[in-house]
Amino acid sequence: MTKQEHIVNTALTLFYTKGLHAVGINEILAESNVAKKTLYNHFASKDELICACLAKRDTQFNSWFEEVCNKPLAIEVAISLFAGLKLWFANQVPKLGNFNGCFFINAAAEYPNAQHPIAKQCMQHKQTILDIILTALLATPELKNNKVKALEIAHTLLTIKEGLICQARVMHNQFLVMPSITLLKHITQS
Amino acid sequence: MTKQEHIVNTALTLFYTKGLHAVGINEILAESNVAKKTLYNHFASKDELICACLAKRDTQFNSWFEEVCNKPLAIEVAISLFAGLKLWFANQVPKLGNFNGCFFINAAAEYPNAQHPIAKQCMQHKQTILDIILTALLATPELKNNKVKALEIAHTLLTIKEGLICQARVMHNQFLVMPSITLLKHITQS
DNA sequence: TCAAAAGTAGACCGACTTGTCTACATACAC
DNA sequence: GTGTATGTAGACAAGTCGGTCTACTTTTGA
Repeated sequence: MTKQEHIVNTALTLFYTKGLHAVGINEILAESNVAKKTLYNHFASKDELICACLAKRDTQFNSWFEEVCNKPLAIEVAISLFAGLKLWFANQVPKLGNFNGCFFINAAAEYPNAQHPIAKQCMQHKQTILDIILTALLATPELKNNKVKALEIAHTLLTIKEGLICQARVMHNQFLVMPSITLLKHITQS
Repeated sequence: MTKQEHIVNTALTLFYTKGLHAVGINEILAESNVAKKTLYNHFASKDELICACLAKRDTQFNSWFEEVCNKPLAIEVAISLFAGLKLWFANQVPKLGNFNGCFFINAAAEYPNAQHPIAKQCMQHKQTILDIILTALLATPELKNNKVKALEIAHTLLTIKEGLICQARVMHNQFLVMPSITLLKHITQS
Protein backbone atom coordinates (compact mmCIF):
# COMPACT_ATOMS: atom_id res chain seq x y z
CA MET A 1 0.00 0.00 0.00
CA THR A 2 1.44 3.37 -0.99
CA LYS A 3 1.69 6.26 1.43
CA GLN A 4 -1.04 8.02 -0.48
CA GLU A 5 -3.45 5.11 -0.13
CA HIS A 6 -2.58 4.78 3.53
CA ILE A 7 -3.35 8.44 4.15
CA VAL A 8 -6.68 8.22 2.30
CA ASN A 9 -7.68 5.08 4.19
CA THR A 10 -6.97 6.64 7.56
CA ALA A 11 -8.58 9.94 6.63
CA LEU A 12 -11.68 8.25 5.23
CA THR A 13 -12.25 6.30 8.44
CA LEU A 14 -11.86 9.41 10.57
CA PHE A 15 -13.96 11.64 8.31
CA TYR A 16 -16.74 9.07 8.04
CA THR A 17 -16.75 8.41 11.77
CA LYS A 18 -16.52 11.96 13.09
CA GLY A 19 -17.43 14.30 10.27
CA LEU A 20 -15.42 16.49 7.90
CA HIS A 21 -15.09 19.66 9.94
CA ALA A 22 -14.59 17.76 13.17
CA VAL A 23 -11.42 16.02 11.96
CA GLY A 24 -8.29 18.12 11.57
CA ILE A 25 -5.21 17.44 9.48
CA ASN A 26 -3.14 16.90 12.63
CA GLU A 27 -5.45 14.14 13.83
CA ILE A 28 -5.08 12.38 10.49
CA LEU A 29 -1.29 12.70 10.70
CA ALA A 30 -1.19 11.33 14.23
CA GLU A 31 -3.45 8.42 13.37
CA SER A 32 -1.60 7.49 10.18
CA ASN A 33 1.95 8.14 11.49
CA VAL A 34 2.81 10.23 8.48
CA ALA A 35 4.66 13.53 8.33
CA LYS A 36 2.80 16.68 7.48
CA LYS A 37 5.10 17.32 4.54
CA THR A 38 4.29 13.90 3.10
CA LEU A 39 0.58 14.58 3.25
CA TYR A 40 0.96 17.93 1.54
CA ASN A 41 3.22 16.32 -1.06
CA HIS A 42 0.28 14.17 -2.11
CA PHE A 43 -2.62 16.55 -1.54
CA ALA A 44 -2.65 20.28 -2.12
CA SER A 45 -5.17 20.94 0.65
CA LYS A 46 -7.57 19.37 3.11
CA ASP A 47 -10.36 19.80 0.56
CA GLU A 48 -8.40 17.80 -1.97
CA LEU A 49 -7.84 15.04 0.58
CA ILE A 50 -11.56 15.02 1.33
CA CYS A 51 -12.28 14.67 -2.39
CA ALA A 52 -9.90 11.71 -2.56
CA CYS A 53 -11.73 10.14 0.38
CA LEU A 54 -15.09 10.68 -1.32
CA ALA A 55 -13.73 9.07 -4.48
CA LYS A 56 -12.44 6.10 -2.52
CA ARG A 57 -15.74 5.68 -0.69
CA ASP A 58 -17.60 5.96 -3.98
CA THR A 59 -15.60 3.08 -5.48
CA GLN A 60 -15.90 1.04 -2.31
CA PHE A 61 -19.61 1.56 -1.87
CA ASN A 62 -20.59 1.14 -5.50
CA SER A 63 -18.75 -2.17 -5.78
CA TRP A 64 -20.75 -3.54 -2.85
CA PHE A 65 -23.96 -1.96 -4.09
CA GLU A 66 -23.63 -3.47 -7.55
CA GLU A 67 -23.24 -6.92 -6.06
CA VAL A 68 -26.33 -6.39 -3.94
CA CYS A 69 -28.43 -5.22 -6.90
CA ASN A 70 -27.27 -7.92 -9.27
CA LYS A 71 -30.38 -10.17 -9.20
CA PRO A 72 -32.30 -11.71 -12.07
CA LEU A 73 -35.79 -10.41 -11.19
CA ALA A 74 -36.97 -6.93 -10.26
CA ILE A 75 -38.57 -8.06 -7.00
CA GLU A 76 -35.33 -9.79 -6.09
CA VAL A 77 -33.38 -6.61 -6.76
CA ALA A 78 -35.64 -4.80 -4.31
CA ILE A 79 -35.54 -7.51 -1.66
CA SER A 80 -31.77 -7.89 -1.92
CA LEU A 81 -31.30 -4.13 -1.74
CA PHE A 82 -33.09 -3.77 1.58
CA ALA A 83 -31.63 -6.96 2.98
CA GLY A 84 -28.22 -5.55 2.12
CA LEU A 85 -29.01 -2.26 3.83
CA LYS A 86 -30.12 -4.12 6.94
CA LEU A 87 -26.78 -5.94 7.06
CA TRP A 88 -24.93 -2.67 6.58
CA PHE A 89 -26.86 -0.98 9.40
CA ALA A 90 -25.97 -3.93 11.66
CA ASN A 91 -22.24 -3.55 10.85
CA GLN A 92 -22.17 -6.87 9.07
CA VAL A 93 -20.59 -5.61 5.85
CA PRO A 94 -16.87 -5.37 6.69
CA LYS A 95 -15.86 -3.58 3.51
CA LEU A 96 -18.18 -0.67 4.31
CA GLY A 97 -16.87 -0.16 7.84
CA ASN A 98 -18.95 0.69 10.89
CA PHE A 99 -22.25 2.19 9.79
CA ASN A 100 -22.47 5.92 10.24
CA GLY A 101 -25.03 6.92 7.63
CA CYS A 102 -24.29 7.81 4.04
CA PHE A 103 -20.90 9.49 3.81
CA PHE A 104 -22.14 11.61 0.93
CA ILE A 105 -25.29 12.83 2.66
CA ASN A 106 -23.20 13.67 5.71
CA ALA A 107 -20.60 15.46 3.59
CA ALA A 108 -23.26 17.38 1.67
CA ALA A 109 -24.72 18.55 4.98
CA GLU A 110 -21.37 20.13 5.83
CA TYR A 111 -20.88 21.70 2.39
CA PRO A 112 -24.20 23.34 1.44
CA ASN A 113 -22.82 25.28 -1.53
CA ALA A 114 -23.80 23.38 -4.68
CA GLN A 115 -20.77 24.71 -6.58
CA HIS A 116 -18.24 23.34 -4.12
CA PRO A 117 -16.24 20.36 -5.47
CA ILE A 118 -17.24 18.29 -2.44
CA ALA A 119 -20.94 19.00 -3.01
CA LYS A 120 -20.55 18.13 -6.69
CA GLN A 121 -18.93 14.82 -5.85
CA CYS A 122 -21.84 13.99 -3.54
CA MET A 123 -24.31 14.72 -6.34
CA GLN A 124 -22.33 12.55 -8.71
CA HIS A 125 -22.39 9.65 -6.27
CA LYS A 126 -26.15 9.76 -5.96
CA GLN A 127 -26.51 9.86 -9.71
CA THR A 128 -24.31 6.76 -9.96
CA ILE A 129 -26.36 4.90 -7.35
CA LEU A 130 -29.52 5.60 -9.33
CA ASP A 131 -27.78 4.29 -12.44
CA ILE A 132 -26.77 1.09 -10.68
CA ILE A 133 -30.34 0.38 -9.61
CA LEU A 134 -31.67 1.29 -13.03
CA THR A 135 -29.14 -0.93 -14.80
CA ALA A 136 -30.02 -3.84 -12.54
CA LEU A 137 -33.72 -3.37 -13.25
CA LEU A 138 -33.17 -3.06 -17.01
CA ALA A 139 -31.32 -6.37 -16.94
CA THR A 140 -34.43 -8.20 -15.73
CA PRO A 141 -36.70 -9.78 -18.33
CA GLU A 142 -39.80 -8.00 -17.04
CA LEU A 143 -38.35 -4.50 -17.35
CA LYS A 144 -35.82 -4.63 -20.15
CA ASN A 145 -38.38 -3.24 -22.60
CA ASN A 146 -39.85 -0.65 -20.29
CA LYS A 147 -37.31 2.05 -19.54
CA VAL A 148 -39.91 4.49 -18.25
CA LYS A 149 -41.30 2.05 -15.72
CA ALA A 150 -37.80 0.91 -14.72
CA LEU A 151 -36.75 4.50 -14.05
CA GLU A 152 -39.82 5.13 -11.96
CA ILE A 153 -39.15 2.01 -9.88
CA ALA A 154 -35.48 2.92 -9.53
CA HIS A 155 -36.43 6.36 -8.20
CA THR A 156 -38.86 4.87 -5.69
CA LEU A 157 -36.32 2.33 -4.45
CA LEU A 158 -33.67 5.02 -4.20
CA THR A 159 -35.95 7.29 -2.19
CA ILE A 160 -36.77 4.53 0.28
CA LYS A 161 -33.10 3.57 0.51
CA GLU A 162 -32.09 7.15 1.34
CA GLY A 163 -34.91 7.45 3.84
CA LEU A 164 -33.87 4.28 5.66
CA ILE A 165 -30.22 5.34 5.79
CA CYS A 166 -31.17 8.70 7.29
CA GLN A 167 -33.48 7.16 9.82
CA ALA A 168 -30.93 4.53 10.81
CA ARG A 169 -28.32 7.25 11.20
CA VAL A 170 -30.34 9.81 13.13
CA MET A 171 -32.13 7.24 15.30
CA HIS A 172 -28.95 5.23 15.80
CA ASN A 173 -30.67 2.12 14.52
CA GLN A 174 -33.57 2.29 16.94
CA PHE A 175 -37.17 1.90 15.77
CA LEU A 176 -36.21 1.14 12.20
CA VAL A 177 -38.97 -0.48 10.15
CA MET A 178 -37.97 -1.98 6.80
CA PRO A 179 -40.46 -1.92 3.91
CA SER A 180 -42.69 -5.01 3.71
CA ILE A 181 -42.37 -7.57 0.94
CA THR A 182 -45.91 -6.66 -0.05
CA LEU A 183 -44.90 -3.08 -0.62
CA LEU A 184 -41.80 -4.08 -2.59
CA LYS A 185 -43.91 -6.38 -4.78
CA HIS A 186 -46.26 -3.54 -5.55
CA ILE A 187 -43.43 -1.17 -6.34
CA THR A 188 -41.66 -3.56 -8.69
CA GLN A 189 -44.66 -4.95 -10.52
CA SER A 190 -45.11 -3.66 -14.04
CA MET B 1 -38.82 40.26 20.42
CA THR B 2 -36.38 39.72 23.30
CA LYS B 3 -32.62 39.70 22.80
CA GLN B 4 -32.62 35.97 23.41
CA GLU B 5 -35.19 35.31 20.69
CA HIS B 6 -33.31 37.60 18.34
CA ILE B 7 -30.06 35.69 18.91
CA VAL B 8 -31.76 32.33 18.39
CA ASN B 9 -33.44 33.51 15.19
CA THR B 10 -30.20 34.79 13.71
CA ALA B 11 -28.23 31.75 14.82
CA LEU B 12 -30.85 29.34 13.49
CA THR B 13 -30.77 30.92 10.05
CA LEU B 14 -26.98 30.81 9.93
CA PHE B 15 -26.70 27.28 11.33
CA TYR B 16 -29.36 25.94 9.00
CA THR B 17 -27.86 27.67 5.96
CA LYS B 18 -24.17 26.92 6.54
CA GLY B 19 -23.92 24.11 9.05
CA LEU B 20 -23.16 23.95 12.76
CA HIS B 21 -19.37 23.73 12.69
CA ALA B 22 -19.09 26.17 9.81
CA VAL B 23 -20.72 29.01 11.75
CA GLY B 24 -18.75 30.58 14.58
CA ILE B 25 -19.98 32.60 17.53
CA ASN B 26 -18.40 35.74 16.09
CA GLU B 27 -20.37 35.43 12.87
CA ILE B 28 -23.60 35.15 14.86
CA LEU B 29 -22.65 38.24 16.87
CA ALA B 30 -21.83 40.25 13.77
CA GLU B 31 -25.04 39.23 12.04
CA SER B 32 -27.27 39.89 15.03
CA ASN B 33 -25.52 43.08 16.24
CA VAL B 34 -25.31 41.76 19.75
CA ALA B 35 -22.40 41.89 22.18
CA LYS B 36 -20.55 38.72 23.04
CA LYS B 37 -21.30 39.24 26.71
CA THR B 38 -25.02 39.40 25.99
CA LEU B 39 -24.93 36.12 24.13
CA TYR B 40 -23.07 34.40 26.94
CA ASN B 41 -25.47 35.91 29.44
CA HIS B 42 -28.26 33.95 27.78
CA PHE B 43 -26.41 30.80 26.73
CA ALA B 44 -23.66 29.02 28.63
CA SER B 45 -21.97 27.75 25.47
CA LYS B 46 -22.27 27.37 21.73
CA ASP B 47 -23.72 23.89 22.25
CA GLU B 48 -26.46 25.35 24.40
CA LEU B 49 -27.25 27.92 21.72
CA ILE B 50 -27.40 25.16 19.13
CA CYS B 51 -29.84 23.25 21.33
CA ALA B 52 -32.02 26.34 21.60
CA CYS B 53 -31.98 26.62 17.79
CA LEU B 54 -32.96 22.98 17.42
CA ALA B 55 -35.81 23.49 19.86
CA LYS B 56 -36.99 26.54 17.94
CA ARG B 57 -36.82 24.70 14.62
CA ASP B 58 -38.67 21.76 16.16
CA THR B 59 -41.56 24.00 17.20
CA GLN B 60 -41.56 25.84 13.88
CA PHE B 61 -41.42 22.74 11.73
CA ASN B 62 -43.91 20.66 13.71
CA SER B 63 -46.51 23.39 13.61
CA TRP B 64 -46.31 23.45 9.80
CA PHE B 65 -46.16 19.68 9.58
CA GLU B 66 -49.25 19.19 11.73
CA GLU B 67 -51.22 21.51 9.47
CA VAL B 68 -50.07 19.59 6.43
CA CYS B 69 -51.04 16.20 7.91
CA ASN B 70 -54.39 17.33 9.21
CA LYS B 71 -56.64 15.70 6.57
CA PRO B 72 -59.77 13.60 7.00
CA LEU B 73 -58.71 10.54 4.95
CA ALA B 74 -55.48 8.53 5.00
CA ILE B 75 -54.86 8.96 1.28
CA GLU B 76 -55.31 12.69 1.71
CA VAL B 77 -52.79 12.75 4.53
CA ALA B 78 -50.26 11.12 2.21
CA ILE B 79 -51.03 13.36 -0.76
CA SER B 80 -50.97 16.51 1.36
CA LEU B 81 -47.70 15.46 2.97
CA PHE B 82 -45.83 15.14 -0.31
CA ALA B 83 -47.49 18.19 -1.81
CA GLY B 84 -46.31 20.08 1.26
CA LEU B 85 -42.77 18.78 0.87
CA LYS B 86 -42.75 19.85 -2.76
CA LEU B 87 -43.71 23.38 -1.74
CA TRP B 88 -41.01 23.40 0.93
CA PHE B 89 -38.36 22.25 -1.55
CA ALA B 90 -39.41 25.06 -3.88
CA ASN B 91 -39.02 27.65 -1.09
CA GLN B 92 -42.73 28.35 -1.06
CA VAL B 93 -43.23 27.88 2.67
CA PRO B 94 -42.04 31.18 4.19
CA LYS B 95 -42.17 30.03 7.81
CA LEU B 96 -39.66 27.25 7.09
CA GLY B 97 -37.11 29.49 5.40
CA ASN B 98 -35.04 28.66 2.36
CA PHE B 99 -34.87 24.90 1.96
CA ASN B 100 -31.59 23.39 2.98
CA GLY B 101 -32.56 19.84 3.89
CA CYS B 102 -33.69 18.66 7.29
CA PHE B 103 -31.95 20.69 9.98
CA PHE B 104 -31.96 17.67 12.28
CA ILE B 105 -30.47 15.25 9.76
CA ASN B 106 -27.79 17.83 8.99
CA ALA B 107 -27.11 18.41 12.67
CA ALA B 108 -26.96 14.69 13.41
CA ALA B 109 -24.39 14.31 10.62
CA GLU B 110 -22.14 16.75 12.46
CA TYR B 111 -22.66 15.17 15.88
CA PRO B 112 -22.29 11.40 15.41
CA ASN B 113 -22.14 10.58 19.12
CA ALA B 114 -25.57 9.30 20.15
CA GLN B 115 -25.11 10.50 23.74
CA HIS B 116 -24.51 14.12 22.78
CA PRO B 117 -27.41 16.44 23.69
CA ILE B 118 -27.59 17.65 20.09
CA ALA B 119 -27.87 14.10 18.76
CA LYS B 120 -30.55 13.31 21.34
CA GLN B 121 -32.58 16.32 20.30
CA CYS B 122 -32.42 15.18 16.67
CA MET B 123 -33.71 11.74 17.65
CA GLN B 124 -36.51 13.33 19.64
CA HIS B 125 -37.58 15.42 16.66
CA LYS B 126 -37.85 12.38 14.39
CA GLN B 127 -39.88 10.57 17.01
CA THR B 128 -42.24 13.54 17.18
CA ILE B 129 -42.63 13.64 13.41
CA LEU B 130 -43.60 9.97 13.40
CA ASP B 131 -46.13 10.70 16.13
CA ILE B 132 -47.66 13.53 14.12
CA ILE B 133 -48.17 11.29 11.08
CA LEU B 134 -49.49 8.48 13.23
CA THR B 135 -51.92 10.77 15.04
CA ALA B 136 -53.20 12.11 11.73
CA LEU B 137 -53.75 8.58 10.41
CA LEU B 138 -55.46 7.42 13.59
CA ALA B 139 -57.88 10.32 13.25
CA THR B 140 -59.17 8.97 9.92
CA PRO B 141 -62.23 6.69 9.95
CA GLU B 142 -60.48 3.93 8.00
CA LEU B 143 -57.55 3.58 10.43
CA LYS B 144 -58.87 4.63 13.82
CA ASN B 145 -59.44 0.99 14.77
CA ASN B 146 -56.22 -0.36 13.30
CA LYS B 147 -53.24 0.93 15.21
CA VAL B 148 -50.88 -1.70 13.80
CA LYS B 149 -51.69 -0.83 10.20
CA ALA B 150 -51.59 2.89 10.95
CA LEU B 151 -48.13 2.58 12.46
CA GLU B 152 -46.87 0.64 9.47
CA ILE B 153 -48.21 3.27 7.08
CA ALA B 154 -46.74 6.05 9.20
CA HIS B 155 -43.33 4.41 9.06
CA THR B 156 -43.51 4.01 5.30
CA LEU B 157 -44.57 7.61 4.76
CA LEU B 158 -41.85 8.80 7.11
CA THR B 159 -39.18 6.81 5.28
CA ILE B 160 -40.22 8.23 1.92
CA LYS B 161 -40.38 11.73 3.38
CA GLU B 162 -36.82 11.44 4.74
CA GLY B 163 -35.60 10.00 1.47
CA LEU B 164 -37.07 12.85 -0.55
CA ILE B 165 -35.62 15.47 1.77
CA CYS B 166 -32.14 13.94 1.48
CA GLN B 167 -32.37 13.66 -2.26
CA ALA B 168 -33.62 17.21 -2.62
CA ARG B 169 -30.80 18.41 -0.40
CA VAL B 170 -27.92 16.46 -1.93
CA MET B 171 -29.09 16.91 -5.52
CA HIS B 172 -30.03 20.53 -4.94
CA ASN B 173 -33.54 19.87 -6.19
CA GLN B 174 -32.46 18.37 -9.51
CA PHE B 175 -33.93 15.09 -10.76
CA LEU B 176 -36.38 14.79 -7.89
CA VAL B 177 -39.25 12.37 -8.54
CA MET B 178 -42.16 12.46 -6.13
CA PRO B 179 -44.07 9.25 -5.35
CA SER B 180 -47.03 8.59 -7.64
CA ILE B 181 -50.62 8.78 -6.43
CA THR B 182 -50.93 5.10 -7.31
CA LEU B 183 -48.13 4.25 -4.91
CA LEU B 184 -49.59 6.43 -2.17
CA LYS B 185 -53.00 4.77 -2.63
CA HIS B 186 -51.42 1.38 -2.22
CA ILE B 187 -49.49 2.44 0.87
CA THR B 188 -52.51 3.92 2.62
CA GLN B 189 -55.09 1.30 1.74
CA SER B 190 -56.03 -1.01 4.60
C1' DT C 1 -34.62 59.59 41.49
C1' DC C 2 -31.58 56.26 41.68
C1' DA C 3 -29.97 51.62 42.01
C1' DA C 4 -30.01 47.29 39.77
C1' DA C 5 -30.20 44.86 35.58
C1' DA C 6 -29.05 44.29 30.99
C1' DG C 7 -26.87 45.99 27.25
C1' DT C 8 -22.37 47.41 24.20
C1' DA C 9 -17.53 47.22 22.50
C1' DG C 10 -13.85 44.86 22.15
C1' DA C 11 -9.30 43.43 24.30
C1' DC C 12 -7.58 39.28 25.62
C1' DC C 13 -6.64 34.15 26.57
C1' DG C 14 -5.19 29.62 25.33
C1' DA C 15 -6.02 26.26 22.25
C1' DC C 16 -6.57 24.90 17.81
C1' DT C 17 -6.74 25.48 12.51
C1' DT C 18 -4.52 24.83 7.76
C1' DG C 19 -0.57 25.16 5.52
C1' DT C 20 4.78 26.30 4.81
C1' DC C 21 9.34 25.52 5.60
C1' DT C 22 13.87 23.92 7.29
C1' DA C 23 16.92 20.23 8.45
C1' DC C 24 17.80 15.79 8.23
C1' DA C 25 17.24 10.54 7.10
C1' DT C 26 16.26 6.83 4.09
C1' DA C 27 15.67 4.35 -0.32
C1' DC C 28 16.50 3.48 -4.83
C1' DA C 29 18.09 3.95 -9.81
C1' DC C 30 21.86 4.55 -12.79
C1' DG D 1 28.95 5.64 -5.27
C1' DT D 2 26.14 9.26 -5.86
C1' DG D 3 22.21 12.03 -7.03
C1' DT D 4 17.28 12.30 -6.83
C1' DA D 5 13.03 11.37 -4.82
C1' DT D 6 10.59 10.51 -0.92
C1' DG D 7 10.20 10.25 3.63
C1' DT D 8 10.38 12.14 8.92
C1' DA D 9 10.06 15.55 12.71
C1' DG D 10 8.44 19.41 14.02
C1' DA D 11 8.99 24.60 14.40
C1' DC D 12 6.56 28.25 12.71
C1' DA D 13 3.17 31.60 10.54
C1' DA D 14 -1.18 33.62 10.37
C1' DG D 15 -5.47 33.21 11.43
C1' DT D 16 -9.83 31.38 13.86
C1' DC D 17 -12.10 29.21 17.58
C1' DG D 18 -14.96 29.40 21.98
C1' DG D 19 -15.08 31.77 25.96
C1' DT D 20 -13.79 35.44 29.79
C1' DC D 21 -13.41 39.83 31.37
C1' DT D 22 -13.19 44.89 32.03
C1' DA D 23 -15.07 49.35 31.38
C1' DC D 24 -18.65 51.81 30.07
C1' DT D 25 -23.70 52.90 28.63
C1' DT D 26 -28.55 52.25 28.44
C1' DT D 27 -32.88 50.65 30.13
C1' DT D 28 -36.07 49.73 33.54
C1' DG D 29 -38.81 49.49 37.65
C1' DA D 30 -39.67 50.69 42.59
